[in-house]
Amino acid sequence: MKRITIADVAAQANVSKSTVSQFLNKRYEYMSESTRERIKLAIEELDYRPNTVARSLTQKSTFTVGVIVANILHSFSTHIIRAIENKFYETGFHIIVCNADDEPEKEKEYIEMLLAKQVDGIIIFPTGGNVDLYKKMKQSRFPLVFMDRTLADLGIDTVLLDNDKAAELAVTKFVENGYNRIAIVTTSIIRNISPRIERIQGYKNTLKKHRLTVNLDYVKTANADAIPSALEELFKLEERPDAILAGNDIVLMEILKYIKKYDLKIPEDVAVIGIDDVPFASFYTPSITTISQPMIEMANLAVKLLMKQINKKERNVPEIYRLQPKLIERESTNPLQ
Amino acid sequence: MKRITIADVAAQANVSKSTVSQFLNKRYEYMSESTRERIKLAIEELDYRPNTVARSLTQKSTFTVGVIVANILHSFSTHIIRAIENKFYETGFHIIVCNADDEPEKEKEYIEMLLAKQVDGIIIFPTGGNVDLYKKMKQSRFPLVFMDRTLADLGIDTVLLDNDKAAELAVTKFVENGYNRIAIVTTSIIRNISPRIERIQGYKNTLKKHRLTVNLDYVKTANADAIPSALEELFKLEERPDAILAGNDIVLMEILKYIKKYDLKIPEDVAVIGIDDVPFASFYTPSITTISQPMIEMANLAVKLLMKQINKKERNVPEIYRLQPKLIERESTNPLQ
DNA sequence: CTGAAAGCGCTTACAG
DNA sequence: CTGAAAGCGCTTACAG
Repeated sequence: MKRITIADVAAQANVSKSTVSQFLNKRYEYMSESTRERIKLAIEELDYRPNTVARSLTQKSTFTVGVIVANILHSFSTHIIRAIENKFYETGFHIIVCNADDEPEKEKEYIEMLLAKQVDGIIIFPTGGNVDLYKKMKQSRFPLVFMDRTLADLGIDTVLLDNDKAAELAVTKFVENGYNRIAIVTTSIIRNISPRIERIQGYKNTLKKHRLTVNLDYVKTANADAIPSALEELFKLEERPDAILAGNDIVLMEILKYIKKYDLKIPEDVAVIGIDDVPFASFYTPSITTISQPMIEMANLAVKLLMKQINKKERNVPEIYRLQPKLIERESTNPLQ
Repeated sequence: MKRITIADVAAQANVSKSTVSQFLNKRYEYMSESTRERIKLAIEELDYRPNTVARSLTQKSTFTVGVIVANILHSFSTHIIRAIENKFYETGFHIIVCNADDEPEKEKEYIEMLLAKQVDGIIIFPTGGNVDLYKKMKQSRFPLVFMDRTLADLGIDTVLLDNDKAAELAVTKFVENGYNRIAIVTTSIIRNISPRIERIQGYKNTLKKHRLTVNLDYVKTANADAIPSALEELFKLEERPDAILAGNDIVLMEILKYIKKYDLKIPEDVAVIGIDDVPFASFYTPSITTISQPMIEMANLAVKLLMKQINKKERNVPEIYRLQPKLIERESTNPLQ
């Protein structure tokens, strides 16, 4: 089919393209009532829809932003994406979602594709593997917000969970309820993925605060597929842990699988807390104590920061925001005996 | 910052824009070795990235497709989106994800935004509320594929689960294992959302096949937030069901919550099967028998159909594909006594 | 109040 | 092998 353009509308309404354009941009002020009516009619009759691509070319704005998540398999990513999409919908922006799959190479390709597509900004859960690119974007003042993960000294607006606090809440709860051989399991920390590092750090600090010794045998990090064998090691220890903090939802699921497989009892054999409030936590048996992230606020804040960068000409001072986690106590951490 | 354009590259390399364009489009054949080298160098030196928006305007292709899901809260939607994204990544296409939130009005806005953005095609989980729009797109030969849901007689390529079969597998399993007061619970069927209708139909047919009476008290449909009270009704029946088929993941979760709340035992008090193989099914206690959808294949097929429409000039004959579900037997349907 | 012209950054015949 | 010109569908000063 032949596409209808602004020229067709102009012809039909017997005005120039300029005038139609003014109409489209709602600058009715200097337009006679009758022209306005004729244009309106013509648009309806022809079922005309302005071509956003052409508009973007002249206006240098696509009203589209990119969102690159490090790994979409985390329910956290999915929820954040949904919340971001929701928020942008209100402002008429579209989002292009990309999944870097934890591969810096893929992340790089996506960033370049998005830049080529002239998106107005990017929210990114950085893999951490493209520091030069991040720097270049920052330097060229391209609107950019980091989510979930931070990289030292880049000076980029960043929205994070207070990970230290998240670990502290969990460890404190374990201690209060009588557990003292507390382990932490996270996915891999190669490339120094900040939330994992910070959660481990928070875990150690809190143990010390409670005058418990930090036993490095109780700290496990491994790729998702190696979690089962990490757990194996953990449970083969002389003094096996009586409580495990799962660094994220994927780890939690692996722990629950392991526990079911070996027919262990929660919390009698081992207590469990998961960071990320997974949907099944409340009706699992036993229900699982979790640390929840304020995902909606995190998403809204990221959108707000990005929009500020998009709309402002002046340089804004980048900040790092750490939002507060919340402990949701359930049965998996019931007090000992 | 000033953006680098093809003109800058041309100047730097001392050739015309046309030649640079040829280079960009990898038409090296009629280009001297030396020009090629110079252009390559100039592009690197300037860190030039072609502006996709401008290219799209001339080529009338944005290499972007839209995906509108009816409701992103279903894990099925998320998985399909991921698989679709993956597949398109291979071909260099981007996807714009939209969530209609089960609101036809929102779906309509998204369709119009996507068309204005000149996407090359749309994959849509139709709410069913915009038949006229679907028809118009089809009539204008706009590449369009339906997923998950079908609308009678529209003649649009559609990828579905064999829902009848899904219900049959579940009901048959219940019957084989000795259950005979079998209920089905789905989310709302206003607007005749096809998979729900078909699953209920399959349920009824299979009961009849096994010479069991169809008791309409055992068929419940309600919005997500009304599921608890629907379950209430179900369990207050004189003859309360001894098995429940959950129409999707959301319903399954509500059922499990209800069961936990009233301290019922699965499968002793009630057996359960869920359509959609939720991630926690395997390590829930008891593990949950599910009907899984071949999500990757469904996504790949949808992408293939859309790409065929995008690439072909000739009219293709639209077809409806029904892919086969699979029953994954676990503990929640253990044979009676 | 309205229109002609230039321009956004590419691509695509066409000419040489 | 390479370049000048027109065109994609808009918007934006500017003139009248």
